[in-house]
Amino acid sequence: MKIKQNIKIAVDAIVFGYQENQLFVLLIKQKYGDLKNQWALPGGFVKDDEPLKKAVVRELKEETGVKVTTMEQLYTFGDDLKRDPRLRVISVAYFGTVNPKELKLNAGTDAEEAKWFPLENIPKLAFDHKKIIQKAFERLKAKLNYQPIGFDLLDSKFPFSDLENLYTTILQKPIDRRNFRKKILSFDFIAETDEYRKVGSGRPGKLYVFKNKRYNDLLKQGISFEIKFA
Amino acid sequence: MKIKQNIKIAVDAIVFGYQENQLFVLLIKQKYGDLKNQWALPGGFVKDDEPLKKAVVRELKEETGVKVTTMEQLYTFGDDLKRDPRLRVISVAYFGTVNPKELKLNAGTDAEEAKWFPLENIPKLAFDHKKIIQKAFERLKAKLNYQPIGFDLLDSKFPFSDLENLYTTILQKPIDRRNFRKKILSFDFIAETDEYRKVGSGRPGKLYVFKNKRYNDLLKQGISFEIKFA
DNA sequence: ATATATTGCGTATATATTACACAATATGAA
DNA sequence: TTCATATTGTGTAATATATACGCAATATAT
Repeated sequence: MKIKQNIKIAVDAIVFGYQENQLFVLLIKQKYGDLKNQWALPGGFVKDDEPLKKAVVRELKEETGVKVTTMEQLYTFGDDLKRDPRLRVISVAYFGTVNPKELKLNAGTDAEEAKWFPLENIPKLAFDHKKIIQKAFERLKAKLNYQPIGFDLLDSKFPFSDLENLYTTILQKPIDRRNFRKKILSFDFIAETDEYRKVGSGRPGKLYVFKNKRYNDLLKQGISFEIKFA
Repeated sequence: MKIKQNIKIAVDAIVFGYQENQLFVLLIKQKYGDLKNQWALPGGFVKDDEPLKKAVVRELKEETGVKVTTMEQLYTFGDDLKRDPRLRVISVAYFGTVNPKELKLNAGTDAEEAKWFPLENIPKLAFDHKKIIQKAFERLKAKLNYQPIGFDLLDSKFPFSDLENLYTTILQKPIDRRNFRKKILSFDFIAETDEYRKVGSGRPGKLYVFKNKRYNDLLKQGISFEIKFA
């Protein structure tokens, strides 16, 4: 069976990190080709005998040194025929979240450099990658309404305010602290420890941990967050 | 720039129809090749100079005679290397909804036959198409929670019970009629007419129409349906 | 006329959301 | 050491939303 078709298929990875009240995106600087030295999302062509999911995990590892296995399919970009000016490429984008503290970047042999960029300050990117990041962020934001978040992004022990700041950062609006706390605690996916963390001045905050099982159950079954109290 | 990659890319269409308290899926019987006479989703290979969205619209037209332009990207199936036993094919699935009453099917030259099948009674399908339909139905179900539905599925004038039955059919559980009505009317996306429809016995129902602008606004901005009252 | 099917409709109760402010505990500077 | 400043921790009342629930009205079929 012969099909005449000259389209290539690639995967791209949007990895969000969170640190000090800011969201970051992992980017690489291209090493070869026409686009040398341009910043872009990690990604590359899919191998003939490789599932899409594995392709994106592999590319991430090769180009950034980051090992993330839980990547969610975001969208397939294939309407703009010239999104890659060199040839027709359809890209399946995946996104995921990590705690940058727990990783060290390593551009390896495939990229010139791998670096975290604040979402608010993304450089000029190759292809339609800016649009892809935009879409990924919208999805992340939408997910707050129906899934718990934080496990992959925060330290394993964290003050309550970290979780609160994560939400306000992503939602880009303030939240009533008392109502937020009440709501989160009612979901029962985090638990107090008896440790405290002091950060600069101010009363030290009690540290919390994620309740693993409950958190994962809620990921699957979904929650209804509905934060209107801005 | 030469990339060695031998993967083909296809699109598949899941079109849902609704009639008499049943959801239907549009299928075609293959005309050529190894899979001749097997039922499958409408779809086919993407042309080199064709956006994905156009490819799925074209294939639908060619294989079923149905002209649907609002197709939403569902998911890209590319993890199972042998989903097409003949060669590596990655399929981008799109789904949409139509009112079967307003269409006549026409298999054209590309398919042997095009036919509506009740979702509850899908025949053996080629490839992983059963899985794809399953995923599309889950998405449709999920969408009830955050978008209005019915405009594409129901007659332009419809009794309230049609909308109610559409919801119960998709959600596969009963709904309290009074609370449902209250909720729907509060969204303000349908309006009364002064016409009535009598169907067999029983009191005739007042006919409603969709408020176009409001409906579309709600599609974009989203609603919160949250039907717990089963 | 009577049985049967379907539509149309309101209220009381429970639950969830929202608005809102002050005391407790730490650090840093005078 | 005291005072200013920063941050955490907490409860209640008002309002809005969700839920449970049953009967009369209007048609057809016999």
